Amino acid sequence: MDYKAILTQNGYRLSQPRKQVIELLQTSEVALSPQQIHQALQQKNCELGLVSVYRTLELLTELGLVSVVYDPQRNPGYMLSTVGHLHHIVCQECHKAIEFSASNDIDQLVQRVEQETSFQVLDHFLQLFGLCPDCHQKQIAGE
Amino acid sequence: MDYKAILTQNGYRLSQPRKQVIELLQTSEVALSPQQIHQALQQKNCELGLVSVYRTLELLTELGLVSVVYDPQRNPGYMLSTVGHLHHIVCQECHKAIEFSASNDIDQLVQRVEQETSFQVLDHFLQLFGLCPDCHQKQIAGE
DNA sequence: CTCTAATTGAAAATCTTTTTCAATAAGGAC
DNA sequence: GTCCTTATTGAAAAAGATTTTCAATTAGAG
Ligand SMILES: [Mn+2]
Ligand SMILES: [Mn+2]
Ligand SMILES: [Zn+2]
Ligand SMILES: [Zn+2]
Repeated sequence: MDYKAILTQNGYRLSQPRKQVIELLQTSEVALSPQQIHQALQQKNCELGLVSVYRTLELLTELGLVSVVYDPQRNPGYMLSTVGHLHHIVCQECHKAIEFSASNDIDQLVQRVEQETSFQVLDHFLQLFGLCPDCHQKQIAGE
Repeated sequence: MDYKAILTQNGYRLSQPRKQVIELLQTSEVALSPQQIHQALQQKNCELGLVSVYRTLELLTELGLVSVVYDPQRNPGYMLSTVGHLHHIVCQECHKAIEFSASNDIDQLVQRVEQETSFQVLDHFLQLFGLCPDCHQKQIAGE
């Protein structure tokens, strides 16, 4: 995903903090909190303020480059997102998250709920929780 | 819903703060934040600490009497819940929220995602957003 | 290379939530 | 109803998270 192009096309500069946050997120299979991102970058000797992490995440979310993914205790974290509207399934053990699409199934549900409730449905939030293949295996092996 | 019975059956007392929070939530069509609950009760001359609001909400959530419902900006709020596993649809204008059930539709989706991702799905979070009948009408009238 | 405006970072301000602990009150026993 | 025990409360402090401010820095256009 060409984040550089997306930033410049929208009139934003590719600053060091932005580059560093994005490159860190590219290596992470789990959603990270602002603090986790800040700490991880400190340890890699990237000097940047926590404030910039917040600002960068806000911008990237706005641009659709980053999605908010909740951990099993419902704490929000941030992950790079591929383009388009997707949902996440999160491992309750290791917090690894991957995307899935659900348009068709959701459309059907939305139509039914609109009839039942008389609400007009415009948006939705869906996330699944469970065990990733690795953690599932470990659980079977352990018991 | 007999919250009094549920509290005592689980060994909890029916204290004034608990009674006041529950009775306030019974009158609200929108999910309220701890601060909103505190302020609303202050104005009704119920003297109780914000700390007790937090503690009460935590307990009631644990007992399943209260659900967390997110507003359109994803700020969490609290609402009384009817028994059983239900989801909420929230009005983007007035934040009014009502419950709906989705078991069948979700089961189907879960099965597909399990096949596609090899994750084992154990839990899910789903919320819809849109316009309640009133706000939908107003929008049509206004334009 | 120069210049300028966007961006950053340190500090302070602002919120939100949790912890502590002495005072209070709910509810069972009598 | 009164007494007693202990769960519960509230004020204050601590801890944590996020936002605001503003002077210093730097990305990128010219
Ligand atoms: Mn969707
Ligand atoms: Mn469900
Ligand atoms: Zn896992
Ligand atoms: Zn509405």
